[in-house]
Amino acid sequence: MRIATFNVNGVNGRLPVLLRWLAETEPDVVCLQELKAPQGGFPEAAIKAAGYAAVWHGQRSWNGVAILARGAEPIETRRGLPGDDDDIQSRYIEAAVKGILIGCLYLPNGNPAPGAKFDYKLRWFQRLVRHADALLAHGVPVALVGDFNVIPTELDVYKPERWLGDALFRPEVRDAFTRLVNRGWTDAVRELHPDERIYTFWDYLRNAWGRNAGLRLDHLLLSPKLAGRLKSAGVDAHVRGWEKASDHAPVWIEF
DNA sequence: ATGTCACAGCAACTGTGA
Repeated sequence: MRIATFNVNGVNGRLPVLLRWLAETEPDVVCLQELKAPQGGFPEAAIKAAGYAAVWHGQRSWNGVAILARGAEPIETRRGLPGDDDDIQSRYIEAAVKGILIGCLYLPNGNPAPGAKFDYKLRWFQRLVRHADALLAHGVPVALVGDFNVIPTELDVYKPERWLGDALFRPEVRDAFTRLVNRGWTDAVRELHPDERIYTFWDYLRNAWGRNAGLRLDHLLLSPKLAGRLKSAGVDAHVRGWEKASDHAPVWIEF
């Protein structure tokens, strides 16, 4: 069983990249972020033809999240985080797939910081922590998966000093991530590779991919039951080198 | 600041967010 997450940066603009990667790696469950497509603009037919059923929460221009399952129908359990009825951004969708509850999230970027966008990020994070607590309380196997827009530690960034003031790396955000994980979650990739420099994102600017100037932003957090079944984890970094690539690479775990 | 990408609105290019 393989679960993957991929910030596609435009599900229609990147459709050839997405389909090529799906055919190559055949993950069982896929969480997508940054669809950048309205609800009616999701390429459902092409994804179905690739063997995947999907639930998604679209939004025009920005955001948008989806959960894909190979040979199974994801049963949607929630769209949108609780705690703010005025938040209309499509950043969270949740579904049950093959006995696992999957929360697919796209945490706000938060730049520029400080400012209104950073405040929104911190509020969204607090809502996520509360909801994550509720999920753990159910006692079922849960994975919280997606683009957290958080560089957790200095090991997750090519040049830490350059990112100190950035909304991806500011102390408040790193603390929030650590607090979330410490409530009972396992950062799957870091658990299996405690000392490795691992990146999942390379900026389009300044030849970041060519210089391997990367960040680790995409994470898979596992509830205790699921963490005990973890066998392997990695990043499909080569996908970042393809034509018309997203600025993120897919990240995956295996049970 | 740098300088790359997708998408919206609109029909060439600028604005926005990342």
